[in-house]
Amino acid sequence: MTPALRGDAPALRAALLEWYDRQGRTLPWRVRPEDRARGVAPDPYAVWLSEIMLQQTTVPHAAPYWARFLQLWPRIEDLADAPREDVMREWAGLGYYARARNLHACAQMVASQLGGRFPSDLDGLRALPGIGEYTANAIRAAAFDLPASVVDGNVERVITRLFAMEAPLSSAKPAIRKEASRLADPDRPGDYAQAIMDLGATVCTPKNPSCGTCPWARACAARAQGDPLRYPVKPVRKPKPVRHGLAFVILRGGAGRREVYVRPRPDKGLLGGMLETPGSEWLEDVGALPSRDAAAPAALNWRKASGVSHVFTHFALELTVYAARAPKGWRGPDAHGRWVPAEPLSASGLPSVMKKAVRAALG
DNA sequence: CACGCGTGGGG
DNA sequence: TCCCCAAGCGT
Repeated sequence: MTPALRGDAPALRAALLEWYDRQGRTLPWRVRPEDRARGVAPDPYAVWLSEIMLQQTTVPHAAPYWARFLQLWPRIEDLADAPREDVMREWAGLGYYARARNLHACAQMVASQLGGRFPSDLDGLRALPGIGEYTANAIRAAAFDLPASVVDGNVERVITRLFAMEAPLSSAKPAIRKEASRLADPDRPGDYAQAIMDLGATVCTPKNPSCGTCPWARACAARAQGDPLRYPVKPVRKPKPVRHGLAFVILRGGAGRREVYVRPRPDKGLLGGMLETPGSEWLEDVGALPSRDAAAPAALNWRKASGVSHVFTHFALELTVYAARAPKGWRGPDAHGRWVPAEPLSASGLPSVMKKAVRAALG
């Protein structure tokens, strides 16, 4: 009975869309079904912006950034014309900074080569920087309401549970794509795509799925087995190495209007294109670290501040922080650097790990 | 194709 | 405290 239901794509579509019409989330970048039915069309620029920000990022974290970007740059031409430095500053704190570099490059391509309009075809979307398989389909569905099959982490979880896919996630992907595309609704592609992601985000959650309220519960193989948490089958994760480094925070100005000396990081790699306080290399071998005075950007009256811990995707970082006041009238250690606000720290445009170092130096 | 790439919140 | 994780992309 359930296997038959699992194969009944029209029934599953209908159940999911009915659930979405009642229980789907209202999000600022989303056009709800009733509005779409009234002819309200999404702004592809706003949809694209939300999709880039939501890559590996939670809705509560991304939402204020989305509103801020649209306020600063209401049209894609505005974003394209903005200095990249401004874009990176506004992205600070969202993480995965390649997204911001690609975002700006994409805006410039769309503005200058495509007349300011996003393509609605998969190949055209995929050709733009920062837009991969998932995002191309998501934009096609949510912004243009054209047939598409979105497969993100939510959909992988929903599908592997619905079919109790035993294969490790990496090798299950072709089967997931196949089933996801078979289920996708040709009549309401935009609503369906957002519905299946909402289902994963609010019902078929990683930890405590609400199977009691799931429109697909009767069809779900994992539910029938009584162990939805078993899926998807994830690979064993490697332990994170710990790296160590020194950070040097140079402050100038009086209380309430203090500034900190920073310099740009190289365009590629970790925190690429973002600002940093001067520092040593980050090494696993503490013994290989340079001494304070060998690593310091200038011979100042350094004071040891409290340490900083920060966790990146693939390693943890322990920073020893040194603070100093800039000599009066001093421009800084070198010509590449600048001074940005340390108070309020939110105005600094620094990535989070650097904000932590500055906060340690201020405290 | 496995890996590099951030961050803050929740259990 | 610690571990897991959240709407992936580029190489």
